[in-house]
Amino acid sequence: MITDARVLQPEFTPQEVEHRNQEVNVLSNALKPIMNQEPGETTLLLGPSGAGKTCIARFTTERLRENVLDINSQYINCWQDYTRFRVLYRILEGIGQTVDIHRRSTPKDELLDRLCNYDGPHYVIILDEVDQLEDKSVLYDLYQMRGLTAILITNREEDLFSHLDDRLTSRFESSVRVNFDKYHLDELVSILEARARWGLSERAIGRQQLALIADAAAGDARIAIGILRNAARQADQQGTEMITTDIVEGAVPDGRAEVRRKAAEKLRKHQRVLFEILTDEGEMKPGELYDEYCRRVDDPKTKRTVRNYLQKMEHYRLIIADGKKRARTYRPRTDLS
DNA sequence: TGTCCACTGGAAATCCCGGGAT
DNA sequence: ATCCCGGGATTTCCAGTGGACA
Repeated sequence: MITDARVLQPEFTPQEVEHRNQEVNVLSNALKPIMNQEPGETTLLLGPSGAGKTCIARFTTERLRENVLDINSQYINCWQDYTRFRVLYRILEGIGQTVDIHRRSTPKDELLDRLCNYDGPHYVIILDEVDQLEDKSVLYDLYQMRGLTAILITNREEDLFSHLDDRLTSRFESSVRVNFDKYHLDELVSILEARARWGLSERAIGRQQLALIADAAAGDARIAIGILRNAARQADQQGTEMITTDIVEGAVPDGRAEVRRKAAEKLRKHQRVLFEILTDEGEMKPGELYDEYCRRVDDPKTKRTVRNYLQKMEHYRLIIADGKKRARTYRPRTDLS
């Protein structure tokens, strides 16, 4: 059934992309100066999750590499590397300069010094989920580095700019923007078709079943591919050669639950307790939530810390915060699209 | 309309931990 | 073994805000 599991993985970057020619062209043009040894333009990729932003950033960078003899590139997900230190570290890692870095011997400004003195081949970095950075000052650092072009990815422009100071905001105002929309149903179907062709045995799944997956994914390619992956896995386990409608229907909730489970796995004990309370109780006011939290753990954190946790969980799309100030309530997220 | 105050979120202080230095 | 340092996590402090209610 599954002939090549890689193409069903979320991080797989295909050789050809579909339905995103316009976006690829804009990004390619922004990077074009690199072909003449000049810095490319800073680019912002905006749009909902699963719209192909990460994929197109990687694809275009890869294509640039094929056209330019010598270029370095690095992909950094700010969800995982959310501090200034870690981002700088990753950037150095991309040019193999981290061997002798230790906290004691190399204060973080030395990381920056080293990057500023970098004079190797042109360097393209992709900062994914850049709104998740806790210390946005690293973006300012990027501007001080020569021979470096940044591609920034975020869901909504406001998420990024609301926490930037004026100095940074004005720098970004001139950057190139590329807006991504959700995929249409037929676009998703053809994306799935391609993945099925590359990764599954022939006639493993019919067009009708692919359409069913595309419909359930509601424009999100990541979810669509996740459902396909789950369906193929289940068919494998059952020993059948065809992914039937029944199997797809069984795989839909799993495909969605997987996204949620992955996020929930990242939660630590106290955050998990908060999440469980909201799952048990439904919508709650902040005060009630905190009281219940104190009852369930023996070493409660302060209210302020709990607010930070809740904020983070909202970013993870695990919970929803409604209302402002006094009228705020928290509830678990159930739709997950 | 005005006052009250539960709540938010920024900033700064402080705690805590790991790892090099002595 | 102990000290010291930097960085992340947490706490402390507090100004600001907008519903609730008279």
